Amino acid sequence: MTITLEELVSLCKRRGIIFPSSEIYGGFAGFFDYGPVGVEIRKNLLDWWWDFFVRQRDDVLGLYPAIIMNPRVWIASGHVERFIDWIVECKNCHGLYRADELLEEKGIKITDYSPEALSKLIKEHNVRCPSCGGELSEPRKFNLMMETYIGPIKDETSIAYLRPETAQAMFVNFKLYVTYARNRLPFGIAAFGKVFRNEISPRGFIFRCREFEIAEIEYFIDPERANDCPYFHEVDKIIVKIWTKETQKKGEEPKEMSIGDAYNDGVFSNMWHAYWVGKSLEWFSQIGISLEHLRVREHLETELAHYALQTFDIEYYFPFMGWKEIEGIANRTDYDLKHHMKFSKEKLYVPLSGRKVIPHCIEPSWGVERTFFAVITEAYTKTSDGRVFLKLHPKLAPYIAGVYPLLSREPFITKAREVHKLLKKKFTCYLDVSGSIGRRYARADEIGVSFGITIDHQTLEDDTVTIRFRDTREQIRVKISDLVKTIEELIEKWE
RNA sequence: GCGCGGGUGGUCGAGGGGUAAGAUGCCGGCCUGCCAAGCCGGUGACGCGGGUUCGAAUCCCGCCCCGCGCACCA
Repeated sequence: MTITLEELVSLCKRRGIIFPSSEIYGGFAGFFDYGPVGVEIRKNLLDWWWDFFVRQRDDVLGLYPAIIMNPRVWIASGHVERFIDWIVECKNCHGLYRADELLEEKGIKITDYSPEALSKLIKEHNVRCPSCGGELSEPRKFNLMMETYIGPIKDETSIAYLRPETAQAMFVNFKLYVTYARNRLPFGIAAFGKVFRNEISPRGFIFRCREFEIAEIEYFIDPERANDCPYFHEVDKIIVKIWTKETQKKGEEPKEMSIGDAYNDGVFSNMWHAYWVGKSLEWFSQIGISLEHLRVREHLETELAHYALQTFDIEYYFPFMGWKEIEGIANRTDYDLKHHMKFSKEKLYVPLSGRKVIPHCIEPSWGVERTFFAVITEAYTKTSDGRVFLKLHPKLAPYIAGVYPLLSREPFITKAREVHKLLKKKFTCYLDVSGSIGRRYARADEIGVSFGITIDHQTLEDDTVTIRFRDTREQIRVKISDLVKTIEELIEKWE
């Protein structure tokens, strides 16, 4: 049965997954708090990401960078120029427009982007509101980067920015990481953490937040060996819907093809770019998101970021809002390193034998909330008889096991406590004594608890318990002494 | 940010100038030999601020928040 956004939002709040922040004060648009269940799932998701992309590889190094950096970083990166716009407001209809865009649309050349100059040009050319023809206000500062003040004096010179991405920290620390990676290429840096963007209108539950978590890799390659990826065989057979900019412009549907074929057709900017798209799909598939519900969409020229040569979004099909981006994979070329070389005067290259190489950079960038949202949406299952469960992989589940006395009385409760004590050393689990056994199973199913461990009459006779499977409701009986081992095997063998 | 529609216990949801339904959840008790059973008891709400009025959850104004469309979304 199809899921609605209302059902999911309600479940997330009711069961402590994720909900609007500051609710007793009416909430605060674009900010969310993870509850007791959500905080576990989120941690599992990030741990899995880290394991897959850092620990299981020998070419990606971790970084956990500061949120606030020297403001010059954001000047060098182009974010100050690109993120701070001068906006004019129509005095009649109150529509907001970027001053530079209005002028450029009229073919007016801008040489000075200061507010005074923009204002002068608007008046000289009598530029008016494009929708109602009304008079326009003076340009006002509109900043998509959040600002704060560092030090005791609050003035223009003490402004610092809350990062809108973690990527810059990886470029800024590049020199150190070349050393840590011992002067080789390719290598990558991985980081995750909170980022902040002053979105005009946060919407779609946790889809567009003002504070959110990002997980990114900057993968540095030798531009002379951009089509030499030794791992490509790991991903080239993956088949997915790919929507190139050409097919989008022709109004055609995305084409299902393998990553290998798409690469051979020249879809990707280079082989490493294709590889990282494939590797991302492999991870999504492992965490339980069906490739059927994913597609790879290339950015049109008009939507490319200022640093990007080519970008692919990995989009997930949310039943209640359609295809939406959950990850972007950009080829940032040497844009960032070159800009930081220019602004910092540092030499940012990798010394290879006989060559000083400024690498190009492939950047997979995941929205953690968006991925979390997709995982929950994908896991949400409603049977025809109204039973609801989250079909989460045990590695993502908030709890591996719930422990239940069949009847809410002694001696079952004491026995259940013993089993709980045994399990909680090894797995996330909890004891639930309250309500009928069916009610406790239902409560657990709704938050995706993998297994139900039930203490029944037979337990008291022979020290066996039943393990109930969330998705099928089937049960097997095992000895308490084998319980830990059995659960470990079940997790290990999970498809 | 603009326009439209909304905001009632944790969740869902009736009502709409004078005592705030119902359902569900949750807690306690009884019962219970496996999938939200039953019985008894309990818990808990009109987004915030101002105005009109003898009296406002209800009418008016402002704000906040949510949804939809537009705009925005490196």
